[in-house]
Amino acid sequence: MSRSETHSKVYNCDDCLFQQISCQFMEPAQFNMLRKASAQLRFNKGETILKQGAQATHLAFLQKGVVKFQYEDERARNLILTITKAPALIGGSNIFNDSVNFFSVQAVEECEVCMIDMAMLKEIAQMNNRYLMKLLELVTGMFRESVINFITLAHKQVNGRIADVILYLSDSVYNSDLFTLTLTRKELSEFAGCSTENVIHTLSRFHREGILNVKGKSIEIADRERLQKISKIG
Amino acid sequence: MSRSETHSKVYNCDDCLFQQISCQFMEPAQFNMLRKASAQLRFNKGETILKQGAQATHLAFLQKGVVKFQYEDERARNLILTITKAPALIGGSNIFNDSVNFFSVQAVEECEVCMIDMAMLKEIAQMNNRYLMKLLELVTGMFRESVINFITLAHKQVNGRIADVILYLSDSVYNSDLFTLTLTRKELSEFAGCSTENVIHTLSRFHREGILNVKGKSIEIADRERLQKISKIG
DNA sequence: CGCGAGCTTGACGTTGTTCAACTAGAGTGG
DNA sequence: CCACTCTAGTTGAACAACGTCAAGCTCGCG
Repeated sequence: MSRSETHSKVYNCDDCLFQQISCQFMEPAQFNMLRKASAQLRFNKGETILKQGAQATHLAFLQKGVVKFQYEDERARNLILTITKAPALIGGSNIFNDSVNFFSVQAVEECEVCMIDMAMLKEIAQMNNRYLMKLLELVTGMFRESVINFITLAHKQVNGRIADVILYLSDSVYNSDLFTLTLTRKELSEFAGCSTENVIHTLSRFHREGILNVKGKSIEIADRERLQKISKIG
Repeated sequence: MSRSETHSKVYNCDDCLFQQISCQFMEPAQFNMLRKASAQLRFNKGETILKQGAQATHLAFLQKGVVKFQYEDERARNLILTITKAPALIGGSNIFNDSVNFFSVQAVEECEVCMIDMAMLKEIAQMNNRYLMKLLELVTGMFRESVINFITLAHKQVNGRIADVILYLSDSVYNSDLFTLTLTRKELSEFAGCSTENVIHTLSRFHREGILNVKGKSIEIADRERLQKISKIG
């Protein structure tokens, strides 16, 4: 453990990817202004980083951890739009649009997040087109991910959706065939758009058939080929 | 009928909303360059304006008509992301992202479309931040619409989805409680994410219950309140 | 007149949700 | 140290929703 990790400010700003990217487009002095208007925070599992319906005063740069984007409908049912791991720029769908957050972002494991003042960032970006373009590029990937996820939801049945969710988590979040979920079964069901029981039934079927090794929160992909096939045929 | 409508170029560029907006941000001379690099086209029902997977060389400004955004998956099943009427700037999700169209745009009734050269527009926008911001604002609304549509898909069952589709068409496309569909039942089913038969069953149930008057392609909302209630409760 | 595309209907089987009962582990207080 | 309770996970059965299939209908067009 390095000394800095015992402090609340785990990451030194000098190592920050957002700073590195930003400084390709502006003078360090200008970035320093931005830095001073920002705050680094730690969120525990379950804590809300950005709240649906609240004023979008900040953009969040996720330094460390995994978050879920979720939408809560009128009947208080949640839908997980997508799940993203650090490093990522989140909540930026509002840069050029509404001033109100369209969805919530919640930590699904302990996260380090830098909250960046939206007004100042917007001001800087408006005078710096190449930077603006870069920000938009960083920020809109999440939309594309969500749309792909929804297309899956609309067309496949639960088998295929669960397969997709597992493959997504393995490939894009945990980057391993063997991982320990920080999500509950309920959250999995909100991601896959089905009931918790259905998630459980499907996972144990996959386990029985030797496609996955499921033991509580630990999941291992035992037969990736078969899993991919299930994902394809829906 | 004005004389100009007998020609292929139905709309005079001087009446064009896109020109009006653009000229708030640039000199007419500059816009003229853009105009010269653009072409006004007419599309019949069913014709493809932008093709999924093709190079995104043009942005399209829809002058007149109604289009659908659709995504074709690996198994050649279509999903309609959203439906939009003129005036609208379409296909711009690529301005700051990929060079390949992520989805297709197809005319669902006769359309007048101005195809704008993407490379030149991008060049101009990169030197003109306020214009860039405006373009992005015009272009990203469609994403939000799609996401809302998908959230509906994931959470409601067919009753609620069909109700949503009808309300959406009435409120946002045809702007009337009585309208004549230019969509087939199959297209409705691709929008609602269910089978054609299910669309038909549900429409005739709504008809029987006095919520809608359905007669072939003609649909009238007879009891908007009840329809909205069905949409809410799913 | 006959053909074909889009539409409609009802029957049937599959899929998925809901419900209720049960288990396991973690935290709490006597 | 052991009840207790609370939450997450699990299982199976009953029921509702939905897709598929098969058949027939309607309307426009050659």
